Amino acid sequence: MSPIPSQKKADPQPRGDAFVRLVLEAALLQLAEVGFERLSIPEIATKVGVNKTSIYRRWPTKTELIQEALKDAMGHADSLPDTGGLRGDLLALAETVAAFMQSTIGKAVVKILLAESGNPAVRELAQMAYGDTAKHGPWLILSRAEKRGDLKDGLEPSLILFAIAGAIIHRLFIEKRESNEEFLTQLVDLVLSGAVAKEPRA
Amino acid sequence: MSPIPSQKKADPQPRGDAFVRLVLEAALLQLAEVGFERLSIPEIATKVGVNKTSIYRRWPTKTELIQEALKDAMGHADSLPDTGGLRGDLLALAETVAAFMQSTIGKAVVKILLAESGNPAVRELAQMAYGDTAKHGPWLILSRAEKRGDLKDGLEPSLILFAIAGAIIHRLFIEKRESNEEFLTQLVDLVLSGAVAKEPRA
DNA sequence: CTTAAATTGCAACTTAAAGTTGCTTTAATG
DNA sequence: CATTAAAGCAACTTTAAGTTGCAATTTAAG
Repeated sequence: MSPIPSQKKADPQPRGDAFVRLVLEAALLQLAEVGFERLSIPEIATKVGVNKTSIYRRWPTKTELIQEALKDAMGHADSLPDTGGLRGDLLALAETVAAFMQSTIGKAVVKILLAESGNPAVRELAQMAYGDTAKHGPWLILSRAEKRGDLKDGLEPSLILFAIAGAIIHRLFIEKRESNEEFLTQLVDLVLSGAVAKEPRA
Repeated sequence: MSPIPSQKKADPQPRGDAFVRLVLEAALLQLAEVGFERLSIPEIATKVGVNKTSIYRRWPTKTELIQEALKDAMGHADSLPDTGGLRGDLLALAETVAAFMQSTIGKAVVKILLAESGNPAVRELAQMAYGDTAKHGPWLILSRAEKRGDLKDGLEPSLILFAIAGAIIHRLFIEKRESNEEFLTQLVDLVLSGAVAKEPRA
């Protein structure tokens, strides 16, 4: 009897860059789904179809893995278009913010910011990523509007951002609904011209 | 040799109701601080100065403990005052919402709603608690305003709540700042009469 | 005051998941 | 095809959660 050794070839596993990309992607997804606390390296390994030791050797801790995943994912923010008018600008702003919140990295980042009392290093990174697309762009728009004199005197521009971003977050993370065009339009119009039926006489 | 057994009396431990109250309080606090995921029964036991087995025997699972802690803590919402005008009503609304978000149960509830992909039973309870003070009251105010014709035609009243509650959440959970009177006033005025410098001619 | 029942404490245990290590196997490179 | 770096694999350690049996203490009842 020829004792053919069962040379079962293991599936060719991704190496180098491919490996890294796969793991980082999966990590970010996991982060967006379950948050930092619940995120488990062995679990990511299983999902990617990779051995956990391979992950541990590249990233000794969860924190380092997440840091790289975040850095890797944050593309630099597109600059928002100057639509000429405040309403158009605010719509662009709202759309950008909503798109960010609904993206994988956005959800991941917001979950870290919202829930984590934990790791300062991770939190800092999340703040950077958040600021990158959900603040810098918006603030450009708002300071532009302020300079044009489009905003009411004494109105803190950041308040506009808070109200818009806040409503989007409320809808997405509390009500668990995504923002559609109609919602964003109504929201912008509310913030823009208010809720009251008639303007009080000037 | 008289082998006097070391009859060291243990500190008298709280029993019955006192015990329950202590544990539920600590559980809610922990929940508000670190969220459901990180919450650990052994840790709570240590904080209260009680043995973990005593907790496990009353509440077999974390879920059951949290459920009772939430039920125990949710006092029924005070009905909001009818201040006569929309601005006063909205201010009262904003203050109620902010106070809730900043309370222990409020933080606990919001963290569950925001972060938990997890336990449906817990999530449901949190939604109840949230609705109780952060929705029913507000909706009364808003439907009142709508009936009075104070709101713009076609304006979805819930949008006002989303914008106000959203901004408060954004400030508290992302910027990590509490809301003060000035912030709430400006916020209400923004939502009420808009951001634009001058009204477009009607 | 004495006794019985219930409650808590305590220590030792089991379980489950994370993380580590030594060694083998596979893939890339020249 | 030979050398080397990277990944796989299995067995192990560690840590925290959750369990159990039993002793000690409180409470209530006669």
